[in-house]
Amino acid sequence: MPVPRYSDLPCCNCYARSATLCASLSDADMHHLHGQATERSFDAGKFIVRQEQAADYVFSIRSGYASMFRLTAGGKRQILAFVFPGDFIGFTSEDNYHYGISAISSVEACCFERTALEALIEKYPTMDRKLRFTLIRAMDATFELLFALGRKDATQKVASFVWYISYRLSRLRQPEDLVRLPMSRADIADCLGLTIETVSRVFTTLRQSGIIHLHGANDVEIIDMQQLMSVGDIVVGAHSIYRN
Amino acid sequence: MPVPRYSDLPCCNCYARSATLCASLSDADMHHLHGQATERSFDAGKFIVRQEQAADYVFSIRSGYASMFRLTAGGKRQILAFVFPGDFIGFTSEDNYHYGISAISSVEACCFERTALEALIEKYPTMDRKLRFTLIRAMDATFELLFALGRKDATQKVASFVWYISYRLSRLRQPEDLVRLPMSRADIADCLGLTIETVSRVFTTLRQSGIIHLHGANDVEIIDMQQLMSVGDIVVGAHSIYRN
DNA sequence: TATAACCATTGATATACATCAAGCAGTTCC
DNA sequence: GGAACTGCTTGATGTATATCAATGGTTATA
Repeated sequence: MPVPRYSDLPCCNCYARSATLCASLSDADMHHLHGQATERSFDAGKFIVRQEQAADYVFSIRSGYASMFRLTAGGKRQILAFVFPGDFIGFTSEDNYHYGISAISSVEACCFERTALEALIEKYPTMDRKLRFTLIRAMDATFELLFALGRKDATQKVASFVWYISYRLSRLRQPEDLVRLPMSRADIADCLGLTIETVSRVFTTLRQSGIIHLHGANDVEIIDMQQLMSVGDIVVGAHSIYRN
Repeated sequence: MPVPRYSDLPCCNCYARSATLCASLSDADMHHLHGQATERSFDAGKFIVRQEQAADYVFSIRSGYASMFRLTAGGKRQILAFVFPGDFIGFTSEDNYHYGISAISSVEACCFERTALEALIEKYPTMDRKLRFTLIRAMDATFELLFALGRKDATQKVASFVWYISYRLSRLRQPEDLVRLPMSRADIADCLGLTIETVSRVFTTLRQSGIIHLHGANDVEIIDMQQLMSVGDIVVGAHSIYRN
């Protein structure tokens, strides 16, 4: 039986191939990789992993959006990261996930058993580097959020959030000034350490200052990008070798 | 000329060897690695890297403590991480560091040119995995801080901070109930998104509730570890394959 | 079409923490 | 030994944002 081309393997013919994990693998290697992965779909609102479950899987997101979050005993939620197509999620140094991941929209993902993936990486060391670079980028994004949580006020938080989502979406498709936020006000609030009410109020003032225009609550048109970045205290940098 | 044993190479005979980077390298490989690294010392308060300088170096900390931080235009500071002996720092996906690193105590470090280190890793793929695991652990710690900043009140922040430092120090030497905090109140405040005054007040209330005892401002004796963890809303997990 | 359910918005009030200000204990320097 | 400096603590007041509460708009359901 002939080895199929990677483009024939639905599970691996995903954004992750070009973007991160498998960029340098041959078709034969891709076939091997395919054997290790399971395709899974999740409806909006469903859990991809639950907080405190055994950390046995790693996921590559093929399509859709998700959130990684941590719940307190008191029921409060902190979103640690929003997950975009092409992202790799589920790596942790603990035995159990100390966060949950749930689908915001419907999500398609490649699911790898962690131990199988590690064995696979041992065979194909280039994947190790790709994954490391992916983690370094995720770390930079996490530092960015950390900075926002610690030292930005509500207005700066929301402005930089809108910029960030616009930036992430622009890397997936043609950049547009119209940004469709995949997440609710509650998600934004739980990411920025605010309440829905405060987030809503800031959206209103940003609209009133002519920086953005709202066509419906989740459709944000960025009118004045310069001012949005200035209000959000954004620092942009060029790309280095660790980026793709 | 005979290849020296790794223990003869001052630059590589550091905590990092056993802990992270070089655990599986032969003596000959260690010799090669040694040629790539420079030993550098930093006095307390000195910069190891400056925010916005070119991200050309990566450091392995041999001894001492440091902080990674981000400054705002307005002069406010957010500490992103405290750096302990054995930690690897300086990886970023940007061309320039978007954070500074400065020594809290006097620090000894191995300094690698980034491009040289990447070339080296290409030769010794096992290092890639070690670095990746190190990054995964750093990511877990960063998520922990993110959670604290977003959803903990001042008391919970300080309590979990004291626990975290005690935990990190206990992994370096024999665990003790007496914790010598290497950092000032200002450092703690800038890490937790609080002010010095608030941090100080929380220390006082923790002392008054009999959870800790203060022998001098930086010498904390943990009297009731259970209650400290409970007040700080700490979740502890076991170690997985990504840990050392 | 009516009704409910959900989410976003807006307003009034409360509060945790920041800010401003003073005092105190070590340490350094003459 | 005293002055000046630095870092920590404690107190009084202010403010950004949370909380509580009501309304409006959109989508789903009968």
